[in-house]
Amino acid sequence: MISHAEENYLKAIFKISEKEAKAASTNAIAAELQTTAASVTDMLKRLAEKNLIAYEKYRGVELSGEGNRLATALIRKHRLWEVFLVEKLGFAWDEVHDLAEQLEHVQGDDLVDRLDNFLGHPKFDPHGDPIPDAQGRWAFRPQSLLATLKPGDRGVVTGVDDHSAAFLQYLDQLGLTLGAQLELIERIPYDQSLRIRTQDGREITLSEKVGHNLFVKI
Amino acid sequence: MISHAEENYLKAIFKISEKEAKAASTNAIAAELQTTAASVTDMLKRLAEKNLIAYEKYRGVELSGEGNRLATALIRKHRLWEVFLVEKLGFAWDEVHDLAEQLEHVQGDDLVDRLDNFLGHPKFDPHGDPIPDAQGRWAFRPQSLLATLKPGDRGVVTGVDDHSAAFLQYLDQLGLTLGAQLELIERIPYDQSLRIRTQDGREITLSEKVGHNLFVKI
DNA sequence: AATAATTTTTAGACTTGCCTAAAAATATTT
DNA sequence: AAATATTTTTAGGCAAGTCTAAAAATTATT
Ligand SMILES: [Mn+2]
Ligand SMILES: [Mn+2]
Ligand SMILES: [Mn+2]
Ligand SMILES: [Mn+2]
Repeated sequence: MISHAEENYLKAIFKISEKEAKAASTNAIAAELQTTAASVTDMLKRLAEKNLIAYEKYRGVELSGEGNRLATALIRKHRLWEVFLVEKLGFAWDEVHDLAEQLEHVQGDDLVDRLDNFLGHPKFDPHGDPIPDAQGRWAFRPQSLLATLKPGDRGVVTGVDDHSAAFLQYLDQLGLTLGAQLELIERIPYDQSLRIRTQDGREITLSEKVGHNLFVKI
Repeated sequence: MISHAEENYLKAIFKISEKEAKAASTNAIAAELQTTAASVTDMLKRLAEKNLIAYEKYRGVELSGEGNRLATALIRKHRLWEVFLVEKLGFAWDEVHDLAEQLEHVQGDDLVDRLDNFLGHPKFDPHGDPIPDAQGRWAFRPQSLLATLKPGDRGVVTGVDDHSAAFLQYLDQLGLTLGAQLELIERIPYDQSLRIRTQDGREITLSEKVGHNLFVKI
């Protein structure tokens, strides 16, 4: 059996490895889980003992095959519950993460697969993140950071890199939710601000920071 | 804050008090939660400290106002999730209890009320048990144990007292699910067995035990 | 290469929740 | 009322998971 805490560590290691493409460090894991390096070391020993990670002292960790399988299943559950909360219960996309963080730990034979079926096998969650299927396969969808567009390029909002409520609410306010169309008018040389035109013809200026946290499909 | 374990104790005390109408004993709580009397005593001290129960050594416990409120909210969550699992995900009524046992602990502002709304404000769960509303008010529906009917009485199945999978599956097999109509033909004097006629004209003999675990509305 | 800075691990302690065995209190029987 | 049986509490201990402070290892700088 695997505890909630262990599951959370596996997911954290998965996410770090996804970005960094090298062994996850103790400090990175501590930051991701908002805990201390000492607690992380304790847990890494336990996870290594269970063969869920490959752990070398001072060298960071990588998930084992089984660890990877478990982390993927957890992410699948998390994202499916987020879809449920938004599509069926009417929550906003900035309200669902903490609830999904709890729901992902519910254990049950075909609960996830039945949920998946009920939701119509969604491929992406409310933040545009891909949902692995029952076999752990990931959907792929080409997308670029808004910051990489060139003036004149048109795109559709497909996801976010920053998942904070503050950012998501700001996007709501701007009308830049998933599926929103936009066109890059120009990039201001002084501070890399981005002037864009929205579907309904409004012109908006976005900071460089926004440009680096918003994904669009060209 | 209140832990999962504490919530489970409050619910257990509520259920015992509901049946017995007097202070719940340490042993009764231990039996309900399948734990030891010593563990129960430990927890009762903690709950008393938090003013969730009135606890007198050797005299059993009763829920405080706040304890009652929390236990009611927990039962509401448990039963609403059971409705979701059966109505929306297509689980059988004998498969949902353990899942609801986990889902009831998910904490979130209006999660329960949104779920309630999504489900259309059901008043009873898949086992016929009443679901308290957001204010903690219980629906009442008059019903009698099948064993109390007299020959010639007709009734509709409205609930079960025994919630075990074995009993629920047996009822499925007999076609005696919620809403099924039946008529008591006779009670066998020798062993109090009950001969009944179902909607579709079948004659079935049920043990005294079944008669004491099946609720019907006359 | 030596020193300084940073990262990681160890040591020791705390909380929650559980357990078994023994002692104390209460209830039942004789 | 005394003896016996049952229930409940206490005592002591264990595992998971967390923390702070200190030690050890690694990395960066001079
Ligand atoms: Mn999330
Ligand atoms: Mn998400
Ligand atoms: Mn149940
Ligand atoms: Mn139920």
